[in-house]
Amino acid sequence: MKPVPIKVAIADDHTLFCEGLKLIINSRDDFRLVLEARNGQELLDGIAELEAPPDVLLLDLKMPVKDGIETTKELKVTYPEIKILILTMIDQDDYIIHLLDLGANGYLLKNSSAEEVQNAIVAVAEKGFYFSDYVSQVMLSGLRRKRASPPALDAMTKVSAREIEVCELIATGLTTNEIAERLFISARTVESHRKNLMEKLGVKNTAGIVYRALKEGLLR
Amino acid sequence: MKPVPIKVAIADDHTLFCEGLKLIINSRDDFRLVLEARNGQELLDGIAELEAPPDVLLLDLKMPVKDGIETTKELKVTYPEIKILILTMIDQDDYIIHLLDLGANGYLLKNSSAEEVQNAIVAVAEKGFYFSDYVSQVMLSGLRRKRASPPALDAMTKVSAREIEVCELIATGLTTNEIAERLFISARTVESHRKNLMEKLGVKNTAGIVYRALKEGLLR
DNA sequence: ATTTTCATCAGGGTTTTTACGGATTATAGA
DNA sequence: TCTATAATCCGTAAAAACCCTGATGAAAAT
Repeated sequence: MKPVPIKVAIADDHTLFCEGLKLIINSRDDFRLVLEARNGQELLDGIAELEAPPDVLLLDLKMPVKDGIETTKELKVTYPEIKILILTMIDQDDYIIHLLDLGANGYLLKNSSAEEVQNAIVAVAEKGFYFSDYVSQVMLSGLRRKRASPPALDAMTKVSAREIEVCELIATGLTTNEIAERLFISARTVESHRKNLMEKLGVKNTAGIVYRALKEGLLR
Repeated sequence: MKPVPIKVAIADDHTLFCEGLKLIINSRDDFRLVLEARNGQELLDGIAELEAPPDVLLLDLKMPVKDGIETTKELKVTYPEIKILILTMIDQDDYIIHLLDLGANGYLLKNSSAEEVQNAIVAVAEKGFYFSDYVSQVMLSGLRRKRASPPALDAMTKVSAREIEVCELIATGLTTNEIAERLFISARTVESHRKNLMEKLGVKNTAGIVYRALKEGLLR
């Protein structure tokens, strides 16, 4: 049940940690370590020299020369098929969503158990993604944070349906007159709605309305 | 190892499906079904009559009278401690992120196995959240979709750093003169940047810039 | 029954944005 | 080196947005 081993690459400047990873990987004969780099640049160069690119890459977030974010961006262009598992400390929550956005396939805490690392590698290689419980939780709370802010609820409840309608058209880039025509109302009325929107959203111009509305989830 | 059973409530108008769920729940003695409703309103009324609210709620997304979204919103206000597992069909991807946003604790596909349902109930009761592989995948692709759109890359690559800087300030609601002061450049220059932004983002006014920029991920 | 909110409209005035059509420097890429 | 692009700047005039004030009927809430 191990015809083709999973080719794994590591990029981490933290030597001790790297050694640990190597042990974990070498302890299984369905994994094969094909590359080890101390920064993003070294990694990119290394991959270019391999006959076949790795299947899974364990990528440290903080590295000198070229960090995990930059490396992910570039790798996903040249080698989109490589699955990227980001290695991170607990205190780097903010990056998670951003990085998944960039094309990372999973997130792994640096204090994960050997077993969890192995599971993650297999999952990412086979299913194309891996989320630890912790990461799921962060994603969830990250999503919630956006709307949990006090102004959100206020705005949601106080802004009328008609105002949201106008708001949508404003965001689309229509001018007052165009909106008026489309809604069969006078331009004055549209101006009133806009004025009220500015008040309710606590901003002072149209750009602010659009920004706020999107932030508060009033618009999608 | 079963001192306190998990109190489960169901809200689903699909009778047959409901029966199946009941079987699954009753088959384990660490679960107890405390309420069964055919729509959101019936559920809310039912919960009010219970001595103690349920721990976990299996909530159908599509229901008459009051759907899953409305119900989730209201429940999270009055009973924030109830863990909500949304039941859904495969083709309702779009709601997932939106609902998690509203406070749902997990997502369950209606064609899940009995085992998966049980796992989900336990996970949600104990850890406060549950993501099936499928849902994780949707969340991931949902996140990616935002930046994967063709204009995104174009915009990202073509819009200069300075322009993004100006763009941020525009979104904040600053006027041209205020931006000029802040960046120590002439108002005319700011106008030029704005003009270029409009061109590059393919919009015709400031509101459009903000909308586009947020959509394309140029701004956060 | 009364109050509040919504959606509608308006006058009159100021400020900002937008459209049009340039120009100069500096720098990075082919 | 030549070229393209970024970043800076300007004039004029029209269009749109913004500010302040005030009004009306309908619907919803109290």
